[in-house]
Amino acid sequence: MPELPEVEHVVRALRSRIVARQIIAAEVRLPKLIAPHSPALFNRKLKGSIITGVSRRGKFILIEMENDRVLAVHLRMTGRLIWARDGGRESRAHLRAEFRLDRGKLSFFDTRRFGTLEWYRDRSEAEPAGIDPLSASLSESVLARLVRGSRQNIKAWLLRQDRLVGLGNIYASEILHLAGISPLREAGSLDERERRRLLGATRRVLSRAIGNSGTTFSDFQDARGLEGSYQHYLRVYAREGRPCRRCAEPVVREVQQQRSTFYCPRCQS
DNA sequence: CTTTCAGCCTGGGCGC
DNA sequence: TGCGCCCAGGCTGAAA
Repeated sequence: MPELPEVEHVVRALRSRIVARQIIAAEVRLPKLIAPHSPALFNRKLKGSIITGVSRRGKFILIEMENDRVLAVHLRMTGRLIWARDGGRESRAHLRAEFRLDRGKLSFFDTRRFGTLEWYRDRSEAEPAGIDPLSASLSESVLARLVRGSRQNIKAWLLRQDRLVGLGNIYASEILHLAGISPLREAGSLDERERRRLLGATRRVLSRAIGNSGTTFSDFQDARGLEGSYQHYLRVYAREGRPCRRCAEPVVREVQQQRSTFYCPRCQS
């Protein structure tokens, strides 16, 4: 479920709670998560480590250790990474891994089991291929180079993690609406003005979403400080048939690459 | 190289 | 109440 803003929110919440904590034990209940290694080996590698930082690379949550090793967590669709001081009211039905710390514990829940855990020997292995859209190094000219020649539709292009990192299905639709660009356009066909609008809209949408702790659909999330409020500001996503918030034209839903795209056929061209 | 698409999983909601 | 379908904030690997 999470995209860049939700992952950022999780990272900030964890940072204040688990930095400087020591891992007492790591219990992996879903061996597939760390295959081909065994849960026992994984525990031996991790136990005793002091956590020195928590950061985000695209949609990956990086938990950094004092010896430069990194535990990378990807939540995919339904993953949740939650710190709790004590036992926890959370059902353990979908608990996939648990890290007992010297204070509290870190639990990884994942209903659909798409989430991943990776163990890197150092930070450089955790660098993604794509550019973070919030980084200063992404300029209009860099974006121009990235989209050049691409015949992919811009909606699908925004979801690729090897160009930009962090965008997902909700924010791709929201960004294109704010930029006034049709999701059906070929990425390589955008002119300079459109690329500027796209870049500006990307930053504005992501920043606002982060400022609102991300987007939460009520039936998806648990409480515990992980609820965002950006769902109140969505302009097209999941609003098929309802009026565009800018021009009142009904919002259209269209399937691209097997995923729903929402857009206003009047405002976006 | 680029792009598409089935597959990975589970559960909620809807129509019949 | 039950059944079958559709849908879901992600990504990969094989195929075209």
